[in-house]
Amino acid sequence: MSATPKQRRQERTRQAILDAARELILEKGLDRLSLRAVARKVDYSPAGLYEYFANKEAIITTLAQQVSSRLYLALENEVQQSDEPPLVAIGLAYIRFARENREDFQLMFSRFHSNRTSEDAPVSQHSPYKVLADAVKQSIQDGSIHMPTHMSVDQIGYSLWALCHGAAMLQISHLDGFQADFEATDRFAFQALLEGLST
Amino acid sequence: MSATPKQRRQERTRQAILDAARELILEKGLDRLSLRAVARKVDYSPAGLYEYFANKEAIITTLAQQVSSRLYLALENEVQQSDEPPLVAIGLAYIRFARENREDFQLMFSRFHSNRTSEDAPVSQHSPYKVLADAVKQSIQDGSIHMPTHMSVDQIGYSLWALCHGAAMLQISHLDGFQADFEATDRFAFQALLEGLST
DNA sequence: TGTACATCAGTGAACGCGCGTTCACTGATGTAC
DNA sequence: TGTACATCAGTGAACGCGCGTTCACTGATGTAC
Repeated sequence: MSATPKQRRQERTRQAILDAARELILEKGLDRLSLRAVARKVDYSPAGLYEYFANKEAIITTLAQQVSSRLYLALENEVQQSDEPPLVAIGLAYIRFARENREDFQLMFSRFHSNRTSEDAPVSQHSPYKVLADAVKQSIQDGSIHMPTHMSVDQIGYSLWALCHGAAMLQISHLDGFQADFEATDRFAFQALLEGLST
Repeated sequence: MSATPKQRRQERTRQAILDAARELILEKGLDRLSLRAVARKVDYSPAGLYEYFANKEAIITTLAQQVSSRLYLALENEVQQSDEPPLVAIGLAYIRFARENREDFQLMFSRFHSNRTSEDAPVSQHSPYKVLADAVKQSIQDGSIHMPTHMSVDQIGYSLWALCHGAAMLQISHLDGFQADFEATDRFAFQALLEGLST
C-alpha cells in the first residue's frame, strides 16, 4: 500500500517539525526546548503541532529514534568502507559520531532505552549495538579474535561498547576542550582491549 | 582562624539547603528542581536562599562538587581496603558508586568539567581521576603492569577511565533493567584491558 | 545594667516570563450524487 | 457541471501553572558606651 498525497504531505510536515526541534536543541539544548518555539519555527500555531504529535515528549522520542538510525547507518557504513579490523573501525566510528553530533548523541541517550532485558532476548534489528554484536560474531568465526573462555558474545560486545561509550561521553562532556590526540589513544585502547579479550 | 558561631550557623544552613536540593533531585530529577521547592523544604522563603547562594546554579554546582569529593573518598578508600589489584578495585568501585548513586553521578557529570587542558597540566588534588592516575603510576613502578610503548600515564589512565565510565553510564541509563552479572563482566573487561595494555 | 544604635537574617509581594495543553471554532478541500 | 454536505488542517484564546529573581521592609540579635 503506497502513500496517498495526503499522507505524503503529513509526512513532510512531521519531518519539518522534527527538523525544527532538532535545530533548536542544537542551539539551546534539550532542556530549553519548547513546543511553542518549534511551532514558531515551522509557522504553525502551538496547537497545530498536536495534529502531528501527541505531545512534546513524542517529538523528542521520535528524534531520539532517528539519531539511533543514523548512528546505525554510520556504523554499518564504516564496517563496509574501512580497511581496519571491523571492531576497531566500529569503536572509532562510534566515538567520532559522538564528537561530530554531540547534541544528537546526548539526546539519543537521554531517551534510548534497551528493549532487551537479558542476553536471551534477540538483538533489535537496525540498532547500533546490532552492528557491534554481528562484528564480534564474525571476528570469532574468521579467527581474527579468539573466543575468550567464560565470555559470551554479548559480554564481549558489552565490554567493547563500554569502552567506546565511555570515551565518547568523556570527550564530549568532562574532557571537552582537553587538548590531546584522542583518536590515537582510543585506537590503542581498543586494540589493547581486543588483545586482552583474546587470551 | 577558627569559625565563629555565626559562621557555623551559616554553614549548617548552607548544608541544609544542599541536602534539601539533593533529596528533591533524587525524587524528581535535576531538570525538575526548583528553588521554590528547596525553600519550602528548608522552611525559608524563596528570597531567603539568596543569603546563602548567589543563585540556583550555584546550588547545583556546589552539589556536583560534593559528589565529586564523595567519589574521590570512595575510590581512595577502596584502594586501601581491597585485596584486588588497585586498578581493578578502582574501576569496579567507580561503577558501583554510579549504580548506587545514580542521580548523584549524573548530576556530577552534568556540571563536572575538567580543569586540565592538556597532559602537561597537573592533575587536581582530590579529584577522582587523581586516584586512578596515582594507581597507574604505582602499578608501573612496582611492575604489576608494564609500561606500554608509546603510551603515557595519562593515556593509560584515560583508557581505564573510559572503560569504567562507559560501563557505569550504560548500566544506569541504556541498560537499566537488563538482567546480567555486570560486576563479573566488568571485572573480566578490566582485566583484559590491563593485560592488553601491558604487552 | 541600661540605652542607643547598627547589623543581620529573613520576608512578602511583586515583576515579568514562558510553559504544555485544551477546546470551540472556521475556512478550505474533498466527495457523492 | 453544480450542489450539498462531510471531513480536514489549523487557529486564537484561554486555562492554570510554576518559575528565578529583586527589593523595600522588619523584627531580632549583637555591640559600644
